[in-house]
Amino acid sequence: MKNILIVDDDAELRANLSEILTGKGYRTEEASSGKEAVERAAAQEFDIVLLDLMMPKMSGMDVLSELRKIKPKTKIIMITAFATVDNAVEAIKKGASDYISKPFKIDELLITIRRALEESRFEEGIKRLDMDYTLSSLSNSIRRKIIKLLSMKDGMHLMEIVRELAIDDHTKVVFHLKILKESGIIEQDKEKSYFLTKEGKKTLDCLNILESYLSK
Amino acid sequence: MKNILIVDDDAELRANLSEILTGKGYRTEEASSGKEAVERAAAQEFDIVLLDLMMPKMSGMDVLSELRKIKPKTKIIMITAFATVDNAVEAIKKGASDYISKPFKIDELLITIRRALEESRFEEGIKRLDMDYTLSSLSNSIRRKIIKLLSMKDGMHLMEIVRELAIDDHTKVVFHLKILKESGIIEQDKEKSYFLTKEGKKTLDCLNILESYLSK
DNA sequence: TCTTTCTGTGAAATTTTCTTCACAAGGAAT
DNA sequence: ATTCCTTGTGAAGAAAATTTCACAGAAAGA
Repeated sequence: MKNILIVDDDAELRANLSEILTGKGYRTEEASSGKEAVERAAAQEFDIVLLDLMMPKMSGMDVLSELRKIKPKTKIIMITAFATVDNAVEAIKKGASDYISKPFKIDELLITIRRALEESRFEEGIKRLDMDYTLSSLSNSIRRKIIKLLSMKDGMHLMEIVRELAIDDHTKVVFHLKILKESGIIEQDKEKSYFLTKEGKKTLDCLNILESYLSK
Repeated sequence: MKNILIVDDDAELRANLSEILTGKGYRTEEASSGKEAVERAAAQEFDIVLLDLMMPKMSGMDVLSELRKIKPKTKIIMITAFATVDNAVEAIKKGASDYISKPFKIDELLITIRRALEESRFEEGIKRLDMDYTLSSLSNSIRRKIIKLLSMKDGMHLMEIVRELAIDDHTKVVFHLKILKESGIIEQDKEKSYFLTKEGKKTLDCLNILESYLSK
C-alpha cells in the first residue's frame, strides 16, 4: 500500500483526487497548504507527494525545495493550472520527479504516479551493495583518473594508460586495473584493451555528478 | 574566449546567431544536423551547445543524450520553436542546462548563456581537492551511517550515535567522528552534540544522488 | 633468431586505515 | 563523597590498501 500526499488549496480537487486514488488502492492524505504539507511529510513517510505549484503563502516551489531537503527519497509530482516551460524547468531542476498540468486526464496522472513509484522501487531495494564497491573504487585517485581516461578514449592498452598517467611502475597501474576489473567497472577484450563497462559508465556519471555537485 | 556550437537545421538562424554571438565576443561554430553536432563536439571542446530540439533525422533529444554521454561538462541549452512542458521536462531530466523557446529575445539568450557559463566556471575550477576528502570519507560505511543519522536527527550526542549504530566500543565511533570532523563534514557545538556542516549536507546529497543513481 | 616491448603474477615491504584497549577528566546522580 | 555515565586521548596492534621489486611468457620487430 503506497502513501500519497495530496497538496492543494482547492478542497474539492483534493477530495476528488483522494477518492480516485483510494479507489485505485493507494492510501492518501491531504494537505491544504505548503506548511501543512511539510509538517505531514516530516512526520510520516510518503511515497509520492502531489504538489500544486500555485498556492497562497508558501509557493509550491518552496515546498518542493523543503521536501527534497527533508525527504530526498519521496517522489514529488508537481501539478499546475498554468503550466509554463519555465516553471517546469525550474521544478525538475529542483528535483521534482515529474510535472503535469491541469486539467489532466486521470489516466495520465495514474501513469505518472506509477512511473514515479517504479523509480523509487528501484532506488529503494536491489543494491545497497554496489554502493560499497563503487565508493571504494572511487576513493582512489589513480582509479578515478583511469576511469576518466577510459571515458575519453575507450579501448586503451595497458602501456597507453601507464604513459598517460605518467606512472613509472606499470605494475602499479596493473594493480588498480585489477581492482576496477573486479568491481565490474572495466573489462578487457581479446586484444587486451581496457574499456568501461555499463556499470563503469554509470560510475563515471556519478563522478561527474559529484564533481559538479561539490563545487556548487 | 568561450566556444559555442550552434546546432540548427535553419542556416539563416545559425548565421544570425553566430553573428550576434561573435559580436559579443564568443567564438562560434555551426552544425546543421545532429550527427554533425556530435562529431564536432567529439572532436573539439565546446563550453556551450545551443541545440535545436526539432531537426530532421536525429532529434535534438537524442543529440542531447549523446552529447551528455561524450562531453558531460559541456553545457547544453535547448532551443525550440514549439515549446511544450513535456519537452522541457524531458530535456532537463536528460541533463540540459536550460531550455528556451523561439522566438526568444536575444538578451534572453545572452543571459541564459552567461548563466550556463557561470555554472561551468564553478564546476571547473575551485575544488578538485574536496573530491578526495569527500570520497575518502564516503568510502567507509560507518561514516556513511553517521552522516545519514545526523541528517535524520541533527545534534546527536556521542552515546546516542554509538547506541544507534549498535557498536559496542565507543572509541571506534569517536575515531570516525574525528575523521568526519577533520574533513569538515560535521561539527560540534558547545554542548558536544554533533551536526552536519553545510559541506556535510552537500555530502549527504551526494550520497543520495549516488544511491539513487546506482540503482537505476 | 634474437631482442625488445607488452602484459602480467606473486611475494615482500610499506603505508594507511581501522580497531582495540587502558586510562582519565568532567559532570550528574545518589 | 562516591558512583556512574559521557566524552574523550593516545598507544599498540591488526587489517586492509598500496607500492615496489623480481621475474616470465607472449607477441612484435629487427
